[in-house]
Formats: sequence, structure tokens, C-alpha cells
Amino acid sequence: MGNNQKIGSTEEKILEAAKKVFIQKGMYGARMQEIANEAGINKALLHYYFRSKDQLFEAIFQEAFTEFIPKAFSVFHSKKPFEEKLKLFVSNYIDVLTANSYLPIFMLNEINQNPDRLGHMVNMMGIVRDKVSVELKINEEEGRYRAMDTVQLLSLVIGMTLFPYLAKPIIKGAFSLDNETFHAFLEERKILIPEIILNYLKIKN
Amino acid sequence: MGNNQKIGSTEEKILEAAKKVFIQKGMYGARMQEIANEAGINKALLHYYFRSKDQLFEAIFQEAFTEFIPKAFSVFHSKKPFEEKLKLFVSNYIDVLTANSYLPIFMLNEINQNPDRLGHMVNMMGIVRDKVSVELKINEEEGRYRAMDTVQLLSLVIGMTLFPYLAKPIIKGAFSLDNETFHAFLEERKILIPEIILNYLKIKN
DNA sequence: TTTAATTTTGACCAAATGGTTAAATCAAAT
DNA sequence: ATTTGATTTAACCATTTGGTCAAAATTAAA
Repeated sequence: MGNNQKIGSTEEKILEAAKKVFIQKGMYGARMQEIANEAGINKALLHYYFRSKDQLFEAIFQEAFTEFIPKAFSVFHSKKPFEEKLKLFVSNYIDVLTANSYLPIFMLNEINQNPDRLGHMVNMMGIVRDKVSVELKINEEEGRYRAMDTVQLLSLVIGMTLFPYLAKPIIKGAFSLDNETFHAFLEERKILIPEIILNYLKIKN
Repeated sequence: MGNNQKIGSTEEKILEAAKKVFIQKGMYGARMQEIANEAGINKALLHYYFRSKDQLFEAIFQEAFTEFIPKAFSVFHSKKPFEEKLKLFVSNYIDVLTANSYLPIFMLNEINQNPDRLGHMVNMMGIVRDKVSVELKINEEEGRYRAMDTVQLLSLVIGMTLFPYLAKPIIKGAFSLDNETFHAFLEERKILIPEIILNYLKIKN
């Protein structure tokens, strides 16, 4: 089998179909038959390429993990000033999320149901925290920022940014937003969220 | 059957067990047999009290909906000044969430998988939005607050408050917080979140 | 062209699962 | 004590579901 997955190959069709069904229905709600139908192939082929439902799921889950998350947090490894990093992160994160709208709730749910899946993410987030900590410290010591806990900061920013995707049906339903309005609503947050955070962090003279 | 569910009654034992299992495993992952075991009764009894898995699930889901959500948003119906309402909401919401730590991800996930379940919530959130809108408008017109979209404000506050519960395993894992530290982390947000929002809203002289 | 290896399929299977039923037990009323 | 109605149980049932297998079809190698 190997790693040579040319585009349009059976393996890729399966992964595409599995991603769609797993994300929509979750690990338990997904049916192997439905994935096979979605991929336009025989159910036995699923087991030929991926031994079991668990292994197929794992493949999807890990792919999301190793592609999606690092992409979102890559900014923090750059050498830009913190203020710019923050703005870029939110903007970039929103774009990545918009392109993978249903991933977050899926991932969060699966992690909650089986925290073992966390794996590498722990390390990566730890690194991000350490980097941000250093920058906050510098800005604090130079009298520009007030003191603030890094974990609080990160979880506030991520929470604000992520929430609309997790609660998409609720927000759209409760506030009767059509697709266009919802999208504008998301775009506005690229500016709003950093503004709110920086407004709080920065010490006024 | 009726509504007279004395404590310790079979019906209540079932609901308790079902809540536990459904919240942990979700609609598809939950097994009727496991619910029966958890309640210490025969599986057929589940079908005697609640005709089907769907109906049992619906009972759990609606209970969470009609008890949990209104409790969290009740503050907005009071006559306190907006600033106090905001503080009380966050503090109250955090307490309710702490006591029902696994409900949010469960509800959000089930709504995402079947948005029809939204039901009444739509109306209630609409009312909250309208009430907040009026208060923001007054404060804006009297020169105390800057202009801000109500839906943005609400979703920012809710997002910040809710996120730690949705990502509890991630936050605890990635930042190595023990239960005690995590709880302190949550408590701190009762003050932090209103502070950040009001700091942004209020116009400085 | 033959041969060998790989990919794909249809038919099938055992286990799990939601649900049913008829009998047994229990509580209340007569 | 007997009857009546609700509650509980064990044994079953039909269907669904993940998974297997041998054979067919296709592709690659000789």
C-alpha cells in the first residue's frame, strides 16, 4: 500500500469520504457502509486499505490533528512583535476554521470522549505557551503591558475565536443570520478580538 | 405514568443513568444495556418507561435544555444595571457550568449533528439579545459606552466563559493543570472576563 | 503471451443492539 | 382472600453492523 497516494486514488477517495462521514456523525454514528457509498466503492475495500473502523477513524483524526492545528498556531513561531502575532493568529485561525468549519466540534467531542487521543498536541501547546510567556514578560517588564497569566490569555483568545464555529447552528438560528451575514460576523472578529485583548493588556498613559 | 417522579423512583433512576451515559458517550455511542446496568434494572424496563432510545434521549436532552439554559441566562431579565448584569451572568454561568461540566460539549455536539433539536432556545436567545441591545444603546447614547454589535458582545462573552469547559481535557493536559489549579483558573475568569469586556466598552475620559 | 501480483467485488458471518412479549411479582382496592 | 392494575423480569427476535473470504477483475512483470 505505502504512502504514495496520488490524487483520485482509491485510498484518497476513502479518506475523503471517511472524513466527511466521521465529522458529520462522529465515531459511533458513522457507518462503514455509508463511507463506502460516499466513496463509491465496495465496503470490503475499506477493510482492505484500513484494517478496521478504528484504524480508519484514527487516520482521519490524526490527519486533522497534524495538519490543522500546527497550521493555526504556526504564527507563534515567527519573529514578529507580539501585537502583530496576535492579530495574525486570530485572522489566520479564522481562515483555517472557515475552511474546516465542522472540524472543531468534531475534534473537541472526540477528545472529550477519549482524552487519550490528545497525543502530541500537549507538547505543541506547551511550546506555544512558553513562547507567549516570554513575550508577555518582556512587555510587562518594559511597562507596556499589565501582568497577565498566559494560559488565561490564550484560552480567552482561542475561546472567542473558536466559539462561533462550535455554536454555528445556535448563533445562526438564535440570531437569524444568513450565510452572508454570518461570514461578515466572522470577518469582523479578526479585528475585534485583538482589539479587545490589546486594549486590556496595554497600559494607558 | 404521569409527572409524579418521587425521588428514588425507577423513572428517576433511569433518567439519572441515561443522563450519565448519554452525556459521556453521546446519542450513538450510548447503549441501552449500559443505561440499564447503570440504573440497576432490566433493559426492558427502559422501554416500558420510555418507548425507545430516541424518546429517552429526547427526555434527557430537553431536560438539560429547559433547566440548564434558562438558569444561566436568567440574570438578563433582572433590573440591575448592565455592568452588574454582565458580572453576575459570567459568575453565575461559571457556577452552573462547573456543576454540569460535561453538558456543554454534549449539547453542542448533538445540536450540530441534528440542528432540529434547537427548538425553544432560539426564542430565548432572541429575547436576551433584544434586552441587551436596549441597554447597550442607552449607554452608548449617553456617552458611556462605545458602539458595539450585540451579537458580537454576547458571543464573545459566552465564548470566553464556555471554552474552558469544552476544551477541559486539552487545557488540563496541555498546560498540566491539576483539578485544583483548573478550578482556580475558572474562578479567576469571573473577574477577568467582565473586566476585559467593560474595559473595552467603556469610553475613557 | 503468460504469469504473478494487486485491487475490487459479492456473498456471507458472528456479534451486538434496539426492541418485543408473555409470564411473574407486587401493591392497592374490594 | 381475591381481584385488578401497574411494575419488573428473563427469554427471544429481527435488524444492523463491523468484519471476513474466496473468487473475479484488473494491472504489472516476466
